[in-house]
Amino acid sequence: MPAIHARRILVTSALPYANGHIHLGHLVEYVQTDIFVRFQKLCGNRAIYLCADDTHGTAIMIRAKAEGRSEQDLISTMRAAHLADFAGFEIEFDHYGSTDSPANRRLCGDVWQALRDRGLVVSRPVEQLFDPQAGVFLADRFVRGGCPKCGAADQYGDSCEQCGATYGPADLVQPRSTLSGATPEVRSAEHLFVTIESLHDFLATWVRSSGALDAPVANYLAGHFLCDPLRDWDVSRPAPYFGFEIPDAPGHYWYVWFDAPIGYLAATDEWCTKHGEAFADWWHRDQATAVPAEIHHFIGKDITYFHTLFWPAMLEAANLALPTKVRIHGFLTVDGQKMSKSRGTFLLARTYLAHLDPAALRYYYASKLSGGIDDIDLNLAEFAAKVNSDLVGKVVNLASRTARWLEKTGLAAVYPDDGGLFARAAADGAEIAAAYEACDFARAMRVIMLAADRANAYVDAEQPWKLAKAGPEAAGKLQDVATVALNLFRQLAVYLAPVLPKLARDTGALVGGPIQSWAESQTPLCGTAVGPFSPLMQRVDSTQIEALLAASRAANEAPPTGEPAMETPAPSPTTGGDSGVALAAEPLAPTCTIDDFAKIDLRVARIVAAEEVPDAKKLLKLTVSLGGDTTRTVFAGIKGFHEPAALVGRLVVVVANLAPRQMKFGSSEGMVVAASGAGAAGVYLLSPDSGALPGMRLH
RNA sequence: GGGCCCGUAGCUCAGUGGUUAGAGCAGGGGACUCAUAAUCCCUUGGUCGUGUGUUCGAAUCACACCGGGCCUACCA
Repeated sequence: MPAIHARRILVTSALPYANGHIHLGHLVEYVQTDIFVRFQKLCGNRAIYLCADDTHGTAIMIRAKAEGRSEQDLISTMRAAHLADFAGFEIEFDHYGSTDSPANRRLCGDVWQALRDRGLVVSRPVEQLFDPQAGVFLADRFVRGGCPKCGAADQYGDSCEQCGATYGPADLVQPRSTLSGATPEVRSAEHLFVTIESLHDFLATWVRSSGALDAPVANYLAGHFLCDPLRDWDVSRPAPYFGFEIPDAPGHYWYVWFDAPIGYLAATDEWCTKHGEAFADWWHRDQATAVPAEIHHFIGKDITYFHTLFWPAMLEAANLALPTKVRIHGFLTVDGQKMSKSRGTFLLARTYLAHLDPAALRYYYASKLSGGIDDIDLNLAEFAAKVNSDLVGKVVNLASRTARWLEKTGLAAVYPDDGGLFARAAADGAEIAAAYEACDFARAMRVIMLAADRANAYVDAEQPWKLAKAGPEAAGKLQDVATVALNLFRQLAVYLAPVLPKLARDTGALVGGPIQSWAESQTPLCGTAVGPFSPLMQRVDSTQIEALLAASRAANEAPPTGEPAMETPAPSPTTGGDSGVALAAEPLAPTCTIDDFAKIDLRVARIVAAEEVPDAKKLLKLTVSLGGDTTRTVFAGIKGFHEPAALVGRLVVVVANLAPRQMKFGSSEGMVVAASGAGAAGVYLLSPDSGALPGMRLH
């Protein structure tokens, strides 16, 4: 039950687009927001976490058409997938809406009418490329052609990736539509614009002095946009377009970026209806509530101006409440580089969940997020080390090493003298809370881990294992020591509850009941029963990471439903569009019978060791496991193409019944299957899909 | 082209004018054995990107340069 004067905090994350699955980059934001919301709730504040699918726009329309189904069908499928991914990562929305909802249509109309009433909407023609075959206007990214500056082929319609030149899509040499391949033509159409320059003074003041924006962002806006007259914002698209038709402009639709932020309002409205609350108490400026609502938007830095210029302008025009805080985060890189499909580092949420614990990623992100707009890097080796060291080695270990001594007796009736450890960590609570509030989760995690270090040192100094062996006369002391340790552990679990909800639940089940309040970190428990201990978290194993990367690579090489063909040159559907060089260089072997094939026993195997062979130019010495105790030593001609260390743990395919062959460096007891040949230099090991186990035969 | 951000130990980062620059991880040595090869103690390691300034004093302020990243509204 929230306190009377509890803060009322409306929190949003940016709406994920219904054209793609959730990946680990998206999750930086959702995890960050979820931690913030859970922290507020734990503190007794009234926080609601709202989000929705962003469903409109050309990309959705085109994709639905390509897949031969309705837009509604496409977006409802994607919505289910998004919700499953979020649930898997314990992202707990209070409401998850859709921009394609009746509430959103109505609210778009309201905001639109307000803009009209204030005379902020104007109309004028816009010249744009049109695909005569597909019958749609083409956004820049749907047009490709030669760069007008440097002549590089196959560039997007807005800028050249080779020379960096920027230009308009009409400037391209031999432009073509990526939708149909047709040559686009320039056509004129009426567009509706919002003249946000009329709100220039308001925006300049809001940006500078509302407190919603950090100084670097305010400076960026002041120096980049507010120093000149603001250009009119094009908010309509002519038919055909998937979205809401503008009531007073038939044949014209609101641009997706107009209705997307209004999705925040619609989600609020739907949540209010569900919970008997008043929309006005959250978004109107004159609220009848004792405490005014705060509005916190969490976004990525790429959509800054939408949320700091256009969005406040719309809210101002509609006389709605303005954001209290816009929290802007950076992008995610993986091992220091942009996520890459070919490297297998384009990691989807669902792929991650198939191999690793979501809590591990939540903690890792928390330890990296400091509230700024810097990019954060997912370093996979560090990820494993940090999770294992901090969570398993330090935090969970506290319970793991002491809980069992309390199973029969429960916690001591009186909290023992712990040398001030619990009080000290309780005092840390203020700093930890302040760090959570500021979204400086990295600082919070640092302080928490220092407390965990002190707790482990305490256990070491008290040596409870000796007390356990000392007999009945030491039983009281043993109970005291374990009581301290378990209380220190539970205190950490409270502090970590916003980040690790499952650990908090499991801790509550072990001792003391569900963790419901931040205040539980301030008072130790006494005389409470202690449940049977079971491992609270598993270590991250490097083979899991290898399997994740392998599965990711496989998923990206053969997309099951096909990512939309707009982002990459579309291969021909009949041949895949691949070159025939490799096949020509090594023609197919003579036909063999199924019996011939059956003689070759191909098995899945795991590489358990890989080492350089001194003096060998091409060979690596591999030890592969076929499961159980069966291993084979194989000399594979892959040196130079694979780092031995990176091979360990990965699954490969081996010819398991190949006659052993005596080589200069030893006997080779099989063959690791790999692709090679003309058309590409290199040797490419085969990996099975995730789920395959060493010893499985290929049929 | 213009603008912004970053550059501190092998790695990830803390530290925004004031004592011999810190933490975690990794590395080295030791202890312990309750615990998921977990834990504890000790320890190696830094011309704080380079240079020039401002100052009694600079990792911290200014300028320049080098290196990395990002942004540049009808792009999601």
